[in-house]
Amino acid sequence: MTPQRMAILNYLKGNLEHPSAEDIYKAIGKKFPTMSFATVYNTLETLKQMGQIRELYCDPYKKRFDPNPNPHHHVVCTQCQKIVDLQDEIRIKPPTLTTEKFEILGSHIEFYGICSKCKSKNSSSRKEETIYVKNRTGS
Amino acid sequence: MTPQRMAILNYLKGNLEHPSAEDIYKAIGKKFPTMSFATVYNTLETLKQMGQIRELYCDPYKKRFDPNPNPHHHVVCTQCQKIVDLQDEIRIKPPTLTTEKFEILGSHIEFYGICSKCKSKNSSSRKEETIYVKNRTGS
DNA sequence: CTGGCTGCAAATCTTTTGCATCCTG
DNA sequence: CAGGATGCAAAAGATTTGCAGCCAG
Repeated sequence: MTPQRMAILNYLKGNLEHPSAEDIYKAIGKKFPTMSFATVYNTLETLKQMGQIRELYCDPYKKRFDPNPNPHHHVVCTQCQKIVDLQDEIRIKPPTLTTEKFEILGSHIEFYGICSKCKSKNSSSRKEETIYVKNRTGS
Repeated sequence: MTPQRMAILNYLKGNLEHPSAEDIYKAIGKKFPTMSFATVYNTLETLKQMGQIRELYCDPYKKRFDPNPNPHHHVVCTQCQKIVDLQDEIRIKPPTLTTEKFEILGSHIEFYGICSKCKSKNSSSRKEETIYVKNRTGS
């Protein structure tokens, strides 16, 4: 456990934003200005292997990281890519695969929709054409 | 509807592999050797807008495309990224969001696990360390 | 002629890798 | 000293964009 790892883990733990690698890099960079992207990715990979964090794929633009490794589901805003944890216990039974035999190891439900912030943004840009946001660096 | 679009749509329709843009590019390239990646992405975007296909994010390495726009769920092999449709009707009720108010528009369940092919591959490489495959170009 | 579609190349963004260096024990 | 962790720069992979040319209406 190096200081950098502590910093990343601390940043993640309790964080509900499901940050991307870039978010983490930027946030930690304030405390460790010399830290490199490679270290962030290395550390995230290590933490993932250790089962401390989970990688999420529900943001089409980048991978996101969830500090809660326990199984739970998510709601995703398809406009701003905000990801919110679901505390609901949703019980689903494994699928009946007839042709394919999979060893099922887990499951993940993602609900998608529009968050309240984006919805109000939408209505404020009245009749204008919805702008298709492409550049996502700003996250 | 240009020939290129027809070709892409034809390739997708009935395809159960959930191909990536690259898969599509390569496959169509046999019939349209001059077609460019840009056209593939353009077309896929257009088809998506038209509601003819769906974009899947459950492959961590690249986006995958599903010719079936009707709501259904998937099983994903975490080793080879094979994606299989689920025909099971799974009814889940929308989550109870207390703090966040989302307008829920849909949901997607992904089961993940190991497909039979990968499982037999695993056992054949007996006690050896599992190789962590990084280069995914070959898909 | 106009607008949309194509093809090509270049750019962008995210993620990974190689390698030299640095610590820790 | 050895092994793992770091930092940096470069590479790789996926996707997007700019722009000129083409084609159908």
